[in-house]
Amino acid sequence: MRELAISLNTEASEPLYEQIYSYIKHDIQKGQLLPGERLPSSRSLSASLEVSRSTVELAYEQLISEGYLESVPWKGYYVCRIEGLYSLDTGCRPVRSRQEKEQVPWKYDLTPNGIDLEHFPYDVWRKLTRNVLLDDRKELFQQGDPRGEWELREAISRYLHQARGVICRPEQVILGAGNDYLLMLLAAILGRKHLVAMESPTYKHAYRVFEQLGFLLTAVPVDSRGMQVDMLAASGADIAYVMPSHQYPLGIVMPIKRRLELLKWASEKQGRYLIEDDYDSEFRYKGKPIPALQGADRDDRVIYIGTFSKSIAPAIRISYLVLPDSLLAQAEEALCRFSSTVSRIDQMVLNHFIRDGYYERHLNRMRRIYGRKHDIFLERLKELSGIIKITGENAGVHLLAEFRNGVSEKEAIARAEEQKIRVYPLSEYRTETAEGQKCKAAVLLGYATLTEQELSEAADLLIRAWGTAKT
Amino acid sequence: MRELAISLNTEASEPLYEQIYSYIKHDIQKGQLLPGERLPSSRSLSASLEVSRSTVELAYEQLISEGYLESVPWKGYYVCRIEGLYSLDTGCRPVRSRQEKEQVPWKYDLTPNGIDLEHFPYDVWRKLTRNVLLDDRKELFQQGDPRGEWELREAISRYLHQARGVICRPEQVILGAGNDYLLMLLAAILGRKHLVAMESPTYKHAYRVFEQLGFLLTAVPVDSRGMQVDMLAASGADIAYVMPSHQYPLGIVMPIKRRLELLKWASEKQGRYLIEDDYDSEFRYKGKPIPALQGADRDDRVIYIGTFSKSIAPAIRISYLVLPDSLLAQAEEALCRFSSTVSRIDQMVLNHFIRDGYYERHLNRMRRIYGRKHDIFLERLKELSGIIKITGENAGVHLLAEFRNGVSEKEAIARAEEQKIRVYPLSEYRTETAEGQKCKAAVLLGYATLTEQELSEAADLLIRAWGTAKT
DNA sequence: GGGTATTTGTCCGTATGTATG
DNA sequence: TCATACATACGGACAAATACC
Repeated sequence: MRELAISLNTEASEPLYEQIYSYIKHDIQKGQLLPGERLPSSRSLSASLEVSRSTVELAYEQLISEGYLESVPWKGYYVCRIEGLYSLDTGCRPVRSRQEKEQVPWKYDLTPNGIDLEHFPYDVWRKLTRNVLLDDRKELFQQGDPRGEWELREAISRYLHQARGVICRPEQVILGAGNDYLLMLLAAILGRKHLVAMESPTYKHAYRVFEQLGFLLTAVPVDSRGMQVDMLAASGADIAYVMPSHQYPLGIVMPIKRRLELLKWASEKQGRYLIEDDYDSEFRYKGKPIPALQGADRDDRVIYIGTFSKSIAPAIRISYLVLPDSLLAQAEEALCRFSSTVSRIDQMVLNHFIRDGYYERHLNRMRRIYGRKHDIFLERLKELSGIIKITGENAGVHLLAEFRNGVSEKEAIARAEEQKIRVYPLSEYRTETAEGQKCKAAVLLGYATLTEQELSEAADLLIRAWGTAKT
Repeated sequence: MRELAISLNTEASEPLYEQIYSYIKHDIQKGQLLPGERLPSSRSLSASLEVSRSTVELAYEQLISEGYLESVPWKGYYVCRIEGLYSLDTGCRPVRSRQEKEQVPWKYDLTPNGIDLEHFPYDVWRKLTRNVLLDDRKELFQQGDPRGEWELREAISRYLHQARGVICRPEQVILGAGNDYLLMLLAAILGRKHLVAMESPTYKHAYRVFEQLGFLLTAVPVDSRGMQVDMLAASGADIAYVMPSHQYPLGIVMPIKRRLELLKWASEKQGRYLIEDDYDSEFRYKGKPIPALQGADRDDRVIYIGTFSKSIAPAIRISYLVLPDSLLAQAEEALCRFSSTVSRIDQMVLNHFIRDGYYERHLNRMRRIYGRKHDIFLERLKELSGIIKITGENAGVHLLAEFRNGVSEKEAIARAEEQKIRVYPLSEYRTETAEGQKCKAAVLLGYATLTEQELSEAADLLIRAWGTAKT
């Protein structure tokens, strides 16, 4: 029994029962009340509208006689199924189909953003969810710490230390629903009066969010080792957003020397900060694991951002910020104005997921799986070695294919599309302020979502698309 | 087996094994590696560090001889339990206890923000969660619509229409993790260059969030019918944030006439908007249900905000925004820069919770429960009728007790504290810009979290605290 | 799983105001 | 002016069905 919010006018000449009648009739005609739906009982509606029951009954009676309602004794009044109304209903549908626009029938979509969800330990997650819901119950549904559950932040700080060399205490960890939200928090913590330097090309999404948040932005070109620190210094920026462990989209792993230069830049002047986005550091195939920039920071200048969206699932919207001590006080003040955005249930489930060792096992497993996909894909693409140059292959879940035969990015994508393969243009990741720069013809090839079999086939199709000389 | 992110310096004079050794020792001393924890096997660590196994073994050997590690043959290396270290560990604890500050042993806490979680249908929620995790699986863990799941938005729009008279289509509904986040989105949609008028007193939290987001703010006094529209017009504001169905903290229900005045104000000039916060409209004990302001809006001037934090549980961080059509285009543009912040699992569970009728049943049940608590509390407090005047008792889950015997707010709270009852000062809700205004001596009494028995006792204690003449 | 309190549509008696003759 | 009929609105009683404990 739903409550109907009808506003009655006792003084109007129109009788009360008729006002009720026409309101409900209108709703049924507009599809707001669906066939089969139950109406409030005459008692409850009369109580909530503060009218007599017979008034409501009169209205219902009328609707029954007109075929809109039917009454089921001892059960309630229900909306009838009326044929003529269905056309009205379907008239509303097209709005929804906006979601399913541009239906190119891709055979394989090499998106660099997807992840492998085939091998997610669904059963474990369900089991943990069940346990969490059984054990904590009432406490779990109460408001929690705005920075996130202490236990989870502790688990994350320990994990970050051991896997990424991040040096932090749980107090420095702040959880949020996704990177976007954390960047908003950062805007609140740092204030908006900053010039933020971003790598060019960079993670466009973060760029847009910064823009939206009112930051001033500047693009600093990257060379083969990452952001060029001299140009960063020249830009006048006081905050630099970098992805040292696996630059997106280029896949550059920043060597130690450049990292130290960055840290030096940050320390040189009061108020400078580095934002280290460590978005897919979990996956790495070659070379030593380079610990996070944050771990080498001696002057409290690095703000570390990580996420579980890549390593677990995009729908688990839990990201984390590790703040330097120098920002903790400001964060405290800014945060008391916000409540935690992360589902507490998800937090607790994730907490157990990490603590019980499932996260490590999952990571190890995914490393193996992505590693195999990586190897297979790379191996098959070797056939194109004269035509494309693969870079960024040491980590992450995508490759960068640069064309050395003069084929333009646009043509490369068109040729792939002919084979029903979707690849992603590098040019998309250029930032607006760096529009003038030259941009090499290259595409991104994500291999996370496809199976090994599919990757092999996708590679074949790419060879067919790009293997011939320039048309 | 965790991965250790040790950064080795092959060129340094310090031998490799010693670098490994001191890193791990450091970790154990700092409590980052806990007693009993297993270290990576010598094989895996040597592989990931790209050093020889004997180098790792040498480091482990050293640690074993110093008592930090123990080796369990054919199983692994484990961190030893060392007595001296516990003191270090506990030395870190006090930081955490910050959460449990100001430990006044309250007997009853009449917080106006709490809700009754005793009667939440945990089993239903668990069952639905289980079904959702079983049915949707892979799809559920993928990234969803940034505005929220279509099905849930559809269910919400239908509910809002029927229960609150809100006129909207699912496209207008945007889900977000809590009101704070939605207000941030609004800032992105509307831009920050606005003067926002808030009721005085108002919901302080929202005030702070607006402030943080960079809005200019002004306070408009309320009379017994809500925000005074003439003063609003005089303030020069172009956005007004109002709570017509149950003003917080005063509990005023805005009569239709005032609502129409507000709508008229909004329509008078291009670019004006009303933000209607309908935070606890679900609970109402007297008088007709007045439909939401939004339903009476003919000029697309009302932005409606609602939440499930009050009606279901604070931990279910799902709130919703209903945007007028005039803002949809701007929202589309702003939103594409953000991802949804709401756990997709929670969204699906809530969707089923609403669709299967559990939400209505729960609301009906809570209405009954709160209604009984409301009646009992009010009845018992009648003994104080000469001393305090109760207002705001027609809706919501808190009352406002105004002192008519000259007792100051401060003293009233102190006297309640003597009886170990926590009540909340009305003065807390005044906004900064309205500091000069006179503020009546009054306190907020929330009755949601206490049982009927407890409420009766709490009322007794309040009578003891306030029943005597002014000391 | 079973008993009870609550809720349900239905039926009916009543009151008030208005129109009709 | 009075009687009658009708429209509108209110609330109590009944038995079946359901929800809750």
